[in-house]
Amino acid sequence: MPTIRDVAKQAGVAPMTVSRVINNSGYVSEDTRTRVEEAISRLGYVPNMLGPSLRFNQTNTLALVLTDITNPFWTTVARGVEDAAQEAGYSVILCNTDESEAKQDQYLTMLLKRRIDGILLVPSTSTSNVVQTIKNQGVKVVVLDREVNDTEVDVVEGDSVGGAYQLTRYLIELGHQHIAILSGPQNVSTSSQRVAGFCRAIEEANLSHNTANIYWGEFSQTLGHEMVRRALQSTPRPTAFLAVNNFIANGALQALREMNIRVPEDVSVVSFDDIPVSINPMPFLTVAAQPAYEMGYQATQLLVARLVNAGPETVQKIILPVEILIRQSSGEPPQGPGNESWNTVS
Amino acid sequence: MPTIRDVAKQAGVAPMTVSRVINNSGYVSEDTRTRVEEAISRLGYVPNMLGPSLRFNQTNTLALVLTDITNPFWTTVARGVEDAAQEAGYSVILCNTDESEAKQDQYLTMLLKRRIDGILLVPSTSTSNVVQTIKNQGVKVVVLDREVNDTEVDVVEGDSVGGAYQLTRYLIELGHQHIAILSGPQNVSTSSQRVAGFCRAIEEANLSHNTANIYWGEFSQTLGHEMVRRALQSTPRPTAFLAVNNFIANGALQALREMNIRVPEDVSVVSFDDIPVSINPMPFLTVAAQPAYEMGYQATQLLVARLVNAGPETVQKIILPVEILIRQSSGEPPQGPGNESWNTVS
DNA sequence: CGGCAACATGTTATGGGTAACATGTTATGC
DNA sequence: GCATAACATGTTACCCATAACATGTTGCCG
Repeated sequence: MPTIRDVAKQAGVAPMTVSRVINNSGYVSEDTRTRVEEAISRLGYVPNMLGPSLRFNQTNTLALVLTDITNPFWTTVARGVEDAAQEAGYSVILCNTDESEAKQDQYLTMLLKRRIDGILLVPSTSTSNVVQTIKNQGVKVVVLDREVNDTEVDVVEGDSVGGAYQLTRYLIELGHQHIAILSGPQNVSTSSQRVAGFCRAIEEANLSHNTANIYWGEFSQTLGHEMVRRALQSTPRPTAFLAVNNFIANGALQALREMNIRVPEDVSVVSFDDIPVSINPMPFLTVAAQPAYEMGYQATQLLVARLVNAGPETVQKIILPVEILIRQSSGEPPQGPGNESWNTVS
Repeated sequence: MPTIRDVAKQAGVAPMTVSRVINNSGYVSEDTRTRVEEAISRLGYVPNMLGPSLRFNQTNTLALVLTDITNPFWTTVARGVEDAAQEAGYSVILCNTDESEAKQDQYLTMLLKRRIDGILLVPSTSTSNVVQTIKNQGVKVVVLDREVNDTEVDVVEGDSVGGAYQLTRYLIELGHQHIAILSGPQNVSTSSQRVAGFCRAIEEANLSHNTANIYWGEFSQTLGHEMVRRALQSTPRPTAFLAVNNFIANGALQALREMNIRVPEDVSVVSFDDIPVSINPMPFLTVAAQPAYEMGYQATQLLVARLVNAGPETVQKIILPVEILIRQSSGEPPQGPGNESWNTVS
């Protein structure tokens, strides 16, 4: 593999002159430039970024640390990140933590060893001090989707409280009196904030505010499935479910189907996170859609701004609005006991 | 940011001794080890990989160059890549080419400058010489999903010919006589191979083998939509469509819905690529499902093997079997002219 | 025509870790 | 008790590109 010295020798100049040609910096005569360019293409020379990276401690690399790229929400976020990074001249290293703090820490130390310039972090819990650890190493961070305690850090997230509030109000206006929320882990801000939005709507409507209607679980299909089964055994039985993310919603739908409970005739299901129509051309779920691409894109732009010491001076907390999309999974609650034929089925 | 020299000074040893402690190599006395470890944690020292990377020209980084991470098929592949890479101690840089050769080339030169160790490449066309260019720079490549001309290179792909053949046979056995294939670009091997499998099944069944039933387009919803509309204007009108990927299938379904053509009563639609049930809990399409995760995982394992000069000695061409999943989007063709009420609708 | 700006090219030092080599010490075997 | 192995630590050189500085040349203005 040829180096800048090989090119220099070929062209009969000093390495520095080759560098000037490559980077279009300083003065180079037309004649020299041509000779150098010829040498470059003859040798098939490709500059080695590692040299300057080591020297100036700048890798032009970002990391995107998220829970699972397989979830279409994160996929879309990732695409936004990648596009913004690419435009700014950065590469993106992808890391899936699967919500595990251990995996997250493992990735993080690896990333620090690589001297990446910045991290877009979806923290696996809100309670850890990851962010501080990263910042101590002089690496810039923007937190995505979730808030963390204690630390002054830029955050870009969807409007969890507002989204949950709106979804719940919508269900209440349809006439639902018994609504259960199927949530994720208690120590993840999106979970707790969506529960908070839910509670606010419930209280405002003077509905029986029963903590028994709050189910804490995981952002997974399995837990969605399980939580619905548990919820259906409570009295009064819920006539509507608010799933806190798409995986939970799917688990819920699956459980309901298994029990021959019709959606939306028997129960309504609403959820956070939309699936792009390119993936699901016949969307069924009523959802609070977060602007996933925008989240990734804006967070990355903010991070890049921090890296070049531009951007706003104060710590940013950007809350992007969600959009309520009403579809077929929600409707009025069943009237009277006659319609509850499915009671016996489960 | 402290360096190994700072740690060495703190611990009163030479940098080399610190290095030995960190890498658990060579002899270090228990006493010295303790002192060094204390110094490391006191200073919060994190080794800088860039040094050795530069020295030994080894970055422990792979690149995954694909068309669009937003497509669940590629998402799943990416997850397989990431998992295998992580296990082997490599990081993955993600690049979306959007099927554009220009974008691909742009990413590729950037990756070469970074001196990544290997590339998992989904080439945007089968006809270019990208692979040769990469190999000339001493970077190992494994090609994913698509074949390239001219070059000796490892490939991991799904069984396109077989999958298309099986899907077509299935349609023929249902009684369909007029089947159209909605394909991608002609210069992408998955497109052409799936058309080839389709043709073989058609010829074997002695059906009228009409090139008019082959539609070349793009792997996009838009083109799927367009190709269906065109196909429905031909005579004899097709009663079944084979979409060559999931985006095309979605576009097709959308077009049919707009024209009030029922699936599968009026026409059948089958497709390549399955959507994970975690995303779509109520799958509708009959598909040839490729083992996307396995593709990514195996390709990465092969690439890693090449990097450590292990693995098979000959160039590998690994063709993974596809699985035909019969669902609700396919059925027998409508009987007689009476059922073709939708003729007038369009 | 002297002096300064603009042009053109070159030299040196730097960044961080570690392979390869060198040196010294302690234990082991005969 | 001496040679040798095992243990323990240190020194030097290297990877590659480029900022900072140095040197030399040409052209232009007064």
